[in-house]
Amino acid sequence: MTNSNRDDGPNRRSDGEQTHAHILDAAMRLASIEGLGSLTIGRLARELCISKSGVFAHFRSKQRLQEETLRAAEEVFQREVLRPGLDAPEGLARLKSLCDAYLSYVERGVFPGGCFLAQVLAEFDAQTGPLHDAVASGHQTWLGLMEDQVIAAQRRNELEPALDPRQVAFELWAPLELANFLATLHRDPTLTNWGRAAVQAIITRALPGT
Amino acid sequence: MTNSNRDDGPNRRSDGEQTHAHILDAAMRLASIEGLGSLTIGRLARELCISKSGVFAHFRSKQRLQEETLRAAEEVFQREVLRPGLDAPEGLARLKSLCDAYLSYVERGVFPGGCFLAQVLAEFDAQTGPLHDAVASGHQTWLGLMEDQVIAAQRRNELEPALDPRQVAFELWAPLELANFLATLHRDPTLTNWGRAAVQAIITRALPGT
DNA sequence: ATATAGATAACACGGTCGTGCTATTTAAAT
DNA sequence: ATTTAAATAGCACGACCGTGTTATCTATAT
Repeated sequence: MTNSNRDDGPNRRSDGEQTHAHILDAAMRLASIEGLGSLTIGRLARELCISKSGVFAHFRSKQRLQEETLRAAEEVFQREVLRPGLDAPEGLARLKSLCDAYLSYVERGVFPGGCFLAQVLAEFDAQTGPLHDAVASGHQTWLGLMEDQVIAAQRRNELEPALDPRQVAFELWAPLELANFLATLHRDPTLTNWGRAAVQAIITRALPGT
Repeated sequence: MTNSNRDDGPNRRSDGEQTHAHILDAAMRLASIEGLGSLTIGRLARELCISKSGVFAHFRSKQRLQEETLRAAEEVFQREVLRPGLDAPEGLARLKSLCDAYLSYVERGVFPGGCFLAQVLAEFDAQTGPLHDAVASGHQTWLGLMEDQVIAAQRRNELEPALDPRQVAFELWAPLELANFLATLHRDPTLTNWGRAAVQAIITRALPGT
């Protein structure tokens, strides 16, 4: 094995994969600020000192560039929010951990334009097409994950069992998202503390025995 | 006075004002779905069967078109949310009334792409320029208005006085905004009921004597 | 009746867009 | 050493962009 490729594929050169990743990196940075819709092949090329065709060849259409960028951003979300959040033990602890992980991810400015998922949610909620659908299903996953933790916490009697888990998940997600927007709007990462306080209040109210 | 113009200005014809309004109407419709950034003079012209120059002459730059569209949308928000919301007597009643007015405005589909303010908040939160600033100040007004009602309610002992009014306003706003996005994303106006339940829960928890 | 000025159209300009087609370079497979 | 194919550049095309300039039409002021 003299090269760095996967064993199964006859990859002749590895430059391509690297460039591909660099393009997606820049695309995520740009799109988190200005939206996936205003991504531009020419602009990415200029930014990366690659020819337009060099960029284009990696995706063969703008649509696929947008889709791959969204997919890459979802992987970042997985890595920066879900993975650390899911480290905590199942139940209430994991629920809180997920909220903290989200707020931390906003504070750290993982994307320069704030949470990518929130960005594309607002951008494509009223449109139709594959991007809308991808956003919708991505969101379902995230909300479902929160809901699962609420259910688990109820089963362990850490949260009031009479509450609708989906409703609780919704109420927790809302301040996270608004905190993301406000922190980005006012360029003040500490504004996420409003979200933190809100999450705390909601959980306190949802403790067993109300 | 044989014409229908204002007394002070020597407006020769009134067609212009009407066209201007029609253009802004279409611009709000389009921008609520696809964003202010993808507004296009040519597209508006096509949509309204007017020449490109005919549209352009009304604004003299794309920037001003965007600014006027945002301003027009804020007036719609004022008319459809603030005015009806402020009809209720000051205090807790008015606070609830504002939340209801917002959710109703989302349900009625006043803008085909959901709440315009939420749309532009997400679109311009991470950008710089006059549009960002206009969005930021518009938001401050709305949040400040909610906060004022919380303060008034506390003064009348309808809400727990120990709570931070701004924090309560934030917690109320969050589910409204998320409800807007979800209802739009899933094309289901009844999803606003999650927001309604959340508002109810937050207010219940904020009643005096906790 | 004529002059004025607002509303709109026609057209042109340079720029960028997405997307093809055709090289050229170069690392790996043979 | 030769072949092969991946990675990238160069160039061209038509479409649309924002924005000017100029002309036409028409309701009002005089």
